[in-house]
Amino acid sequence: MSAPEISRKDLHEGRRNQLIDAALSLFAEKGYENATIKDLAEACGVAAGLVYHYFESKEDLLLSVFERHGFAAEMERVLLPAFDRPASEVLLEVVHSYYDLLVERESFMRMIIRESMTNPQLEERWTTMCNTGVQTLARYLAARVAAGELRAHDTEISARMLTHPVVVLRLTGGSVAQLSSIVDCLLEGINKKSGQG
Amino acid sequence: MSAPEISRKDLHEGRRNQLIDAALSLFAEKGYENATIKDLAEACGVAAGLVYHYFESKEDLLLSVFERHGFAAEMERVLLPAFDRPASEVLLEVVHSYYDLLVERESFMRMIIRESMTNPQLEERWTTMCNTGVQTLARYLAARVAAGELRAHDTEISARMLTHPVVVLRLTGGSVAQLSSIVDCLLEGINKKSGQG
Amino acid sequence: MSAPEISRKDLHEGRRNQLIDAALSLFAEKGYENATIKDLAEACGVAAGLVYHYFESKEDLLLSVFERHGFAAEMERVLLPAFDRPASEVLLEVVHSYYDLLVERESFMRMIIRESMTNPQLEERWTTMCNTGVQTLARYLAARVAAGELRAHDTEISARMLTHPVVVLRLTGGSVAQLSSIVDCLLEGINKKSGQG
Amino acid sequence: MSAPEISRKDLHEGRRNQLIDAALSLFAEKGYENATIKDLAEACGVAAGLVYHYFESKEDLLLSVFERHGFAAEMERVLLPAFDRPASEVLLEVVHSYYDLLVERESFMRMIIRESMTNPQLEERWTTMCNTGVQTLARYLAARVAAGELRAHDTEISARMLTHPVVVLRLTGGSVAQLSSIVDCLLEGINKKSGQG
DNA sequence: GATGAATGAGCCTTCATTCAT
DNA sequence: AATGAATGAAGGCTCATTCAT
Repeated sequence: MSAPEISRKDLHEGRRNQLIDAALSLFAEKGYENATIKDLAEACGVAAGLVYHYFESKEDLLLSVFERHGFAAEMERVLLPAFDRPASEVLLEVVHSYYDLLVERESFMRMIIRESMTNPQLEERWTTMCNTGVQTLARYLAARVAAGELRAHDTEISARMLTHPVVVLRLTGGSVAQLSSIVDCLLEGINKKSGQG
Repeated sequence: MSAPEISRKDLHEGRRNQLIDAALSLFAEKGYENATIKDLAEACGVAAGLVYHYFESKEDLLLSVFERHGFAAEMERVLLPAFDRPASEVLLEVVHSYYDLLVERESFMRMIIRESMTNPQLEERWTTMCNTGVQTLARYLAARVAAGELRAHDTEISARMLTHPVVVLRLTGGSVAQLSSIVDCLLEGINKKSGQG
Repeated sequence: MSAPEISRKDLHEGRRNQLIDAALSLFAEKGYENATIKDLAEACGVAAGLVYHYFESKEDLLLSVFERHGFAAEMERVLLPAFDRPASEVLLEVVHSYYDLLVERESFMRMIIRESMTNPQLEERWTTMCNTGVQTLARYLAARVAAGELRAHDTEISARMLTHPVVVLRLTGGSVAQLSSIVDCLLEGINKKSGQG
Repeated sequence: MSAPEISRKDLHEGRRNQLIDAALSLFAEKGYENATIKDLAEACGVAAGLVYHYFESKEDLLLSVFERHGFAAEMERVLLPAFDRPASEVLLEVVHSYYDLLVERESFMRMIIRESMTNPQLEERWTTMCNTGVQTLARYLAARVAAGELRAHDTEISARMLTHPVVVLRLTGGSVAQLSSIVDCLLEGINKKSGQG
């Protein structure tokens, strides 16, 4: 019985990922500029110089964090329900899943928001990610309009009204309990004449 | 008749404000850590040492920027219409004014968002500012519920659904044209059965 | 009686020159790459950071050394005697003055030779300096040919034969006593038939 | 008949020499301090660590370059013609061969000149090499004096006047065409009265 | 008030060298 | 022999901050 084979490449990837993950934590917590390479090395129990075997520069490390922790795909998955399921049933699920995703990816969220304020490349990345999410959900809503469930309207906007409050809620410490009200407001509106309960 | 008197104190205030305003620009553009005191001094055409005649430290300068450029008051003004005016008439105005305010205060917005990701004190400030705004608008909406115009609902959430998409729209390059759809969606909802002519 | 006035600009220049001079010493002794900014600062009794108030970078410092210690002008002065003085009388003086100049500027010589092996810009500078010197002396020799003192010949080459051995003599530890033989050989040649005792 | 045997020792020598030759190139081009072991390894297509199987340290590598590429012997061969051949016939050959040798060994020349400015041991090596060359040629010239071809004079100096301008010519981009003038000047002198038809 | 020289801590990065595999 | 991960000591450079003038 031989020991489980771990290839050199795997070891390399392993350490590299360890560094990236630790970098994400540090960058989110202290900010990119305030997190030092020494911090990172210590967090990983290695010498500072080693970081430069894996990344060309601190900025390259930052980009690698984005490469590894970007979650555009997960976001699209979460925001695109089956077209034949009714919105009344599905939207609450979507909003909750979205919220949970943001909780899970909080470090990344905080990091990208911070850096996108300053770095035009990252700003575009973040904008694209947001807009892609919005348009994904809008596509589903449009399908529900076509299916005759929802009235004709600007579905991109309704997608924004579902997703953006969730993001800000997360960042400004609002409670999860409010998520269902969001869906309700959006579906039913707040005008009395259109009311039903 | 003597020349208009400019007191020593006014001169002091003038220069101080000049420094603060330049600091806001720099902090918003490059980020607090990447903006140097020398940058600031150059932007104002003075020597670096002079900054320390007006502020105890760079951090003190940052706080002074918040002191001078915080716009909680303007936000409350914008988000609190007269209770007796109908939402159907007022909300579009509110959303537009809010959007315009964000445009006018863009530098400050970007700065506080960035710094609040990292600095707990500023995070609380930013959270409070957001929540105060939300609650101000919620108070108006509650008044309209009481007035019988709107149906009973969680007005804090509807306030979020009006304001948060506006913020994110601003930051991710959405167009102003979409503002009216926001109000419409919120008032009428998107359900077909709740009909809207 | 007031104290002697020393302007701020003079103080600046003074310190700047002190740094440049110390840098020349260090660069000549240890080589540019082996001389550290800390070395330099210590040699001048200041903090390392101060160097960067006077020079943008270590390379800028190197260039400043060249600016200040280049001696093309002195070299031309030394190598250009009055056209009407006979070579037989003047060349030994020239060679000695040239040798003395090289002794006085030894640090600079060693530095530029070393750096020109590696840095194309400096190589050109050094080449130009050499060639200018050669051509200056060649011009004088040509005047002596025209004056009928010397035979018609390639005066650039004879200028090289006077100056280059002096340089190498300096660098490889030859003795000053040999300088007069150089002049003699050049004037008289070494062929017996042209000999004169 | 077995295939040609290549001993382990030969393989070792082969790789060692490959490393040394690549090191010479790098040291000449970028300078010892600016050439990294990694540069060297890459140039040879091996891992950085391997260099230390062949050399104890970077300095040992430098010394090995001198061991392998020193050309004192070639220089002596080039600078020592048969004593019975007349200088008038031989010197131009010598100067050309010497020039060609310097062209062939340019990398080494540039390297040793550079390093000798800084490293006393190498300086001595370089000085010795120069002086040995000078004395070798001087010995031949002395033989020609004894043979009655040349007048009695300081032959070390005339050897310098033949060799040093050639070196500097090489380094400062002079043309080969000037070599014959050197010999002519030295043989005949430049004084008109010593006439030469 | 205003200047700018001076400090000193600390950061990113490089690199010769070692060593387990 | 060969690899490349890992180390650790510097080195160049930046910058908030102080202080004499």
